[in-house]
Amino acid sequence: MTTSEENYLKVIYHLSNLSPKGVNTNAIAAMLDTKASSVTDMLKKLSEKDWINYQKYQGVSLTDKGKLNAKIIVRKHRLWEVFLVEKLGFAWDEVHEVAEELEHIQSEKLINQLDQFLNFPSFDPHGDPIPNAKGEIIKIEKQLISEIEVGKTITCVGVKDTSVDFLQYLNKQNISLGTKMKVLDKEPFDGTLKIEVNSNVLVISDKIANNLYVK
Amino acid sequence: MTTSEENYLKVIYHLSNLSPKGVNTNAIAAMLDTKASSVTDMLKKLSEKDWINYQKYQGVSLTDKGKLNAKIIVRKHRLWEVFLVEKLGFAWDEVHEVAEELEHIQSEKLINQLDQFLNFPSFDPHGDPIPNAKGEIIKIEKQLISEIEVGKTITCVGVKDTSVDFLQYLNKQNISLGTKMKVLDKEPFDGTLKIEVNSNVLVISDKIANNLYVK
DNA sequence: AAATATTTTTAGATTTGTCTAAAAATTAAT
DNA sequence: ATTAATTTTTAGACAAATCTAAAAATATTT
Repeated sequence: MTTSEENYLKVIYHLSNLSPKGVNTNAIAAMLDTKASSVTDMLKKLSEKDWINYQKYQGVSLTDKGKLNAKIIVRKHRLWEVFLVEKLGFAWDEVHEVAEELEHIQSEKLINQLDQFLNFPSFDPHGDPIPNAKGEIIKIEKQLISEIEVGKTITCVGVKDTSVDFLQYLNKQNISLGTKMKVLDKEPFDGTLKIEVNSNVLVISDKIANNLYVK
Repeated sequence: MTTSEENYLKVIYHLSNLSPKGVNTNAIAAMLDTKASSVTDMLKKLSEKDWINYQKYQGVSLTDKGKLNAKIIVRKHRLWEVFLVEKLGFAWDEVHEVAEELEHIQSEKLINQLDQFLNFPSFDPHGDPIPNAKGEIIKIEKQLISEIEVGKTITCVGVKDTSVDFLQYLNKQNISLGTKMKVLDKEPFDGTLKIEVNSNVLVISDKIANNLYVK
């Protein structure tokens, strides 16, 4: 499996969770920062290898084989992220790029030994669950903080957007996995939230509120 | 720098130590398991980037810039080998392939944090010295066991050949870094050695004797 | 249901790294 | 010092992954 093929599988996997009825060519192109025509070329190749179900103009979904491959790549990505943070002292906003490279290293032994070395972690530094060696992955009950009703106290369990900008914003506000928060007020007009964090009151936009997972 | 370019630089670096007057196209091709014509193509590219001194038909040598790049790759390779053995429980004959992939990961922070995490090791699991972040590398006094005179007691400090076959042969004979040995007898006709290892007498061929470094 | 807009695919070109086969240069042998 | 052998380079082709531009299919509007 080439690096390029792996990147396509991973993106299709992530997009499938959002649009289960079939992933669009353009959506894949946007995620991979490439052109729709390039995506079409690759979809044909992935289809021939039986990793995706593909019919012209109809969008794609992963086959069982493709889904397993994708999960193994996600597993590798997330385990490396744990390694970078826990063992090498990286911050959670520094790991993504490097993990994008490390996830393509081909060695089953490497990844299973790494898993053991890290003590079989269940979540990566962004709160995302790590598939096990068989590709099994915990489905966590979590909600966007934008969906929480006023007055509830909740805990940060993850982020939807993992961009450097967003993660650094959270750092600045002292919000990380496990941080306790209380929803004080919600503005119906634009979705702005007023929340209590670390004994301070913080106002967050709907964009922030739609990318922060809580429980 | 592409993976392919990195592999060429590394091979030229290793070959330069053996033939300091200039590395041959065919030698590079043999090491990389490719064709001489492909090597010529790449040499032109490396030369344009000022990483090698290249004149048609005259063999190549590394420029200072090229040598530094090569040493950084060697540094990465050897640090990863230490990681695999010390932290993930790999055997010394299992690490080479995986390190060949890991050495191409591009992140200065990653490699320097890894260095620190491993406690700034000086040698890799095969006894080869690890360049520091500036590319400085310890020159170790070592000899092939074939050059040792009869009666001397010596210690294994490294291997020349790092192939799985050779390393597994050494495993079988219980020879590893630090193993003490005594040269009991040398056969002038074919260079066969009789040595004492772990209180046993062992006969080794000249091929073995020419790939085992001692001090 | 036409007309328009959007999405997706095709056709053909480009880049990187490789290859084969033939030509040129260098080295070795007589 | 020729001839022969070896090494190296050139010329032209190929596969993978990408691109642009145009065509085809689908979706949306009016």
